Amino acid sequence: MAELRLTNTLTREKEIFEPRDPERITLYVCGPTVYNLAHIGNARPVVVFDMLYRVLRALYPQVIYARNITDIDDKIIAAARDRKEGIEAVTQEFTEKYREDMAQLNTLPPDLEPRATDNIDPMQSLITQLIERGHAYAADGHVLFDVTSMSSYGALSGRNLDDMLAGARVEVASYKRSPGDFVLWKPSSQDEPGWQSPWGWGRPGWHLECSAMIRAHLGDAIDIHGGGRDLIFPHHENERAQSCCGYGGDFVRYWLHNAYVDMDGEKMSKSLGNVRTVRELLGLYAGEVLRFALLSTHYRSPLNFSGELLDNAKTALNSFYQALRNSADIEAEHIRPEDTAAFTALLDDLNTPKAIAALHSSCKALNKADAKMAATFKGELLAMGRMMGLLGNDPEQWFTDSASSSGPTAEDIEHRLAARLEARARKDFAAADAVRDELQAQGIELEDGPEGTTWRRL
RNA sequence: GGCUCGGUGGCAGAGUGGUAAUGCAGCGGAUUGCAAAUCCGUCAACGCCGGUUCGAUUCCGACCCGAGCCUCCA
Repeated sequence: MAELRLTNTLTREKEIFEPRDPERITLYVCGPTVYNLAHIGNARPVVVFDMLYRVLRALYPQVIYARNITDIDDKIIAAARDRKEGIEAVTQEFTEKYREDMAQLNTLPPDLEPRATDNIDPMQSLITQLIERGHAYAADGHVLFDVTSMSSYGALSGRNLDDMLAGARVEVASYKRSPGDFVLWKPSSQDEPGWQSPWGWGRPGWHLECSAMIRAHLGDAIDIHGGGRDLIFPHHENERAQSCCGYGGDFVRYWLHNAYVDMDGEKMSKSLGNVRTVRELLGLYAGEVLRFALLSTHYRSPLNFSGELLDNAKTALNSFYQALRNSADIEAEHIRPEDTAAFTALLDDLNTPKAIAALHSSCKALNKADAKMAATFKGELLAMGRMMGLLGNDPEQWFTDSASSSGPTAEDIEHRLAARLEARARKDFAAADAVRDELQAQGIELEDGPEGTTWRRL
């Protein structure tokens, strides 16, 4: 079988992927905290790990992909307070919107989507276990993980406790034994959401849910755990500490992390006011354009998001769909995605730019091919597109649907094209060109081909 | 301060111990009534300085520059 290679954050090396059980692959990706709309940076890991999910499904009979919904968190509590609603109203609204937005990016839904609030019991038993094993302690209404109790704490993020102490720049809460200790359970006031526990009315710490839910839904240990680079520390480091110390074992074999999305060369942040939500961008560009843009850089490199990036993505997709449109009457040969150059590229640590190059190569071959070879190249192009979650739209629709509601209707355009056709037949090119210029001004581009005139929205 | 990652043509972006993918843009041509789309051709790059080597963009070291993380931010 073809070998999949992945860069493991834990070892900092590209390794051959060897599953625990080839019959059952387990993948867990950190999902959203549902208190606002997902921005384009939130979408990157979703698209990247969707790509991985698709590759894994092509290689193995069963892949279980879990992505959590964090529906209890201080930011959620704050948002609910602002809106004078319960947290359920907030989390339900943004969970739904998140699912809708991610579906627009043509990402497959995960097999499991566990919610933190449905898993309070497993979290509490994990805390109990950690306390019993001497890795956690209760203090001042909190339960804290004792980082000094784990010799390999810091292994994932490549730090040690001394470094962290040296770099500490935040005042340490008085109830912590050592500054690196982190919260497993925190007290809630009476008007805050909470649950009864052996340590009083309270709520779980952030890292806890992933450890508990992985155990509850996937098992003691999983193959791959993914997320954004920023999660390496503290989130994944702490998750690893909780699971390794609470349950024993390796917990995760391969840790994968994607780099950030920057906006026009700057970090995306609320204070800079350059946060772009997926929903907002979907009003301007097709979801497939956003997906393509997110895949155009290797996942471990920073991606600079800009209008130019999106325009390039759109241009590239246009050329693919153009080739498909031009070969509409040719029946594509059936080709297995696993047999394509794009798949080979993806096996090498998800080399999506290289896979895209393969797309271009087949597209060009299709454009040049005679009728017989065209079937093969078209099949190739479509197979690779299928593999990558691209090119699934109808080519005709791709060019004639509009992302916005402005612009002339299809009927209107066809009507004017008929008039232009007549003018051309009369060799009245001035009149014909006038129609074309007028449509061009309204964002419609015409193409006169041997079999008539086609049009597309720009 | 500690830790981590990166610097490839005008732009985007792969990759390699030995002629440096691909796309966009540019230029020339074919095609077209003119365009568009497509095709053909073409220009152009490995931050800096040492080291290892027959040979370094690729490995090692220093330097310069940029990015990220350092307790709840994807």
